[in-house]
Amino acid sequence: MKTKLNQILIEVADQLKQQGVIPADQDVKVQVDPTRDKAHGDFATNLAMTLAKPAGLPPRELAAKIIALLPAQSVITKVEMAGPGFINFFVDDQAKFAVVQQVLQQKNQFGQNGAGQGRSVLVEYVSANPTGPLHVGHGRGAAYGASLVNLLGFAGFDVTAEYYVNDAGRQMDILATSVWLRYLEICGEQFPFPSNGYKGDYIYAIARQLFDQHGDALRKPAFEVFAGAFPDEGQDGGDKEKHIDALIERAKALLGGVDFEQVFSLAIKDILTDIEEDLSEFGVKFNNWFSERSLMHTGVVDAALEKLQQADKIYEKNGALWFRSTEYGDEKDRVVVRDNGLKTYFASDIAYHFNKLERGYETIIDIWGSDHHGYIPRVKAAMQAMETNPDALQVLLVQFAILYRGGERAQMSTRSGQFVTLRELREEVGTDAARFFYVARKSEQHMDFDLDLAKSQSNDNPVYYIQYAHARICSVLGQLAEKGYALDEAMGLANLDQLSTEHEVDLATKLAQFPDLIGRAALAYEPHQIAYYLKELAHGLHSYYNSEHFIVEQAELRNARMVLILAVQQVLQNGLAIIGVTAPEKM
RNA sequence: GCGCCCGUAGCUCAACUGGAUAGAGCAUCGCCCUUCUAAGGCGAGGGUUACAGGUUCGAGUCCUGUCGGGCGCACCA
Repeated sequence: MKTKLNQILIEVADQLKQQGVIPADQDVKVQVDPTRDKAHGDFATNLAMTLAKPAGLPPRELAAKIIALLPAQSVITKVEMAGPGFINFFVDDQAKFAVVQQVLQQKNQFGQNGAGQGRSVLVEYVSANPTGPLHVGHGRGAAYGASLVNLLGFAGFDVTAEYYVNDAGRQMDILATSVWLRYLEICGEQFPFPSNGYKGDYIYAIARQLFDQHGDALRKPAFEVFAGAFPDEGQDGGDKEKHIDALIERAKALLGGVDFEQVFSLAIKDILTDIEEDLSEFGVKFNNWFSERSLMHTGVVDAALEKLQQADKIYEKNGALWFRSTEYGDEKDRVVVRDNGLKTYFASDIAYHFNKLERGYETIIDIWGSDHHGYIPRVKAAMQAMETNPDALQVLLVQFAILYRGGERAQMSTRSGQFVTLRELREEVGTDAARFFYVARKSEQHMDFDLDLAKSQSNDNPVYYIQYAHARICSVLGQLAEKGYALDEAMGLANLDQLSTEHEVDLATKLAQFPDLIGRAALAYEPHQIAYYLKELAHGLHSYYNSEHFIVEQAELRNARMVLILAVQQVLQNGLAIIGVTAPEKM
């Protein structure tokens, strides 16, 4: 309907050009919007207002000309001029119910929208370092990313979801060393645990596995491990960073490359398995788990650096190699190879983003925590220097969820082991409520997450409102049989003209908006729009339920009402599937 | 100090991307279960959209400045 009006108005604008009312070279942007207020009809256009100036006419006068040029349309019952120059269109109520048949035909495909035009998109999200379990901070990115992936797919994009595994670098060495130290404790060694090591309980669990597999074989005396190591923080002249680096070095030396690698692999495998399981239970799944180490080992990073070097975008200073990112608007140049010969995370990231485009994706979307925003210019700079289009990269920032517990801000730190895990959250408030809570907010909106409230008010969570609407419909359909009726879809569809109440018209109108909503939400990367839409649709259903009895004696009306609520049920399912929430049949 | 994000009802958030009288939920106060699930419905109160200018037919939305909050500004990842 909306697109049809759009076309008609474009034709009208052409006629206005021919008549010389507006300049022939005038750029016309036709905009048709569903109205907010029913008194304004079903759709409205501001065309007369935007063209008033080039036409040199008052908006209302131009609106009158436009209305005069409109061809007669059977489904449009009324066209009127309103306010400062809006043109309002009133759609015939009966025509609105056509959507019911569409929904029942297209089923779980209703709402699919060609907005994506089959463009291939790679969405990379979560990508938390595998140094510990996911915490509630990761939850938002996970829920947002997964919903976005579903939404883009539904809107006709060819989507791939990827998790970038940062399995290289110093943090991983710290992890492996932490595990090994806990293992030594299990073996019976005694020593002060480094203040910069990972202290969470999960480290013990991995260490225990290590012990079960290897017994004492990897044990070294504590005094050897700590011999000559730089003092830890809190000691005279101590430094926690230098201390842990020294311990890493000792661990590698004492264990040897092969055994250290064993500890390393066990730790990372264990944590990644846990993360994958955790996410999967949260309804978050990935097509690829892309390893940073694989980039290193296959020489992709070196190749990327070489390419930059040949383009003269790299220079040496103070023993390190620097990328000239300032040439592309970054604040300062960035190190890609440190003076100790190790490549930085940024170096892998250059290679990684280049690799993403090489794999043929037209658009690559990175979902990052807002604390990484300062990182965007350098990645875009690298893409330019690699002679790829920096606009192919869309970085979507997700603001932090600020956690409150008992009215106090709860601080999170993976290192200290004090955090609320995503798993704990799911157990406390449930996966559905958690998914909904996260995704019902605009991603760039700062968000307060009161854990006590989430827990105590879990029954007040709006997600249940939507699920309840779905369960209610299922319940009504169940009642049909109990009352000795059979559902007759064909009769219902043939008698849609029996539907006439305001609630019925409203529901049909709402259903018809779904496909358009999908396209708009997808192009704006805003899955929260789906959540709000579903709330409104559920509200329509609940109102209807309270004002009208569905299971009536008269068969035509009864079946017409049944197909209407069947359509609502279907759209609730389709919408909930996008935001990763289940549609229960009973509550 | 510089940069990015944000500021909307008592609280948590929307506002179709510049449209008409800024809307929901929670909380507060009234009603509605002998009828398909009351985890629901109907209604009331609650707003100078942080503040001050500007742009235009029209601003919560765009531009400038001020105030307030979050986050960055590494040879960490």
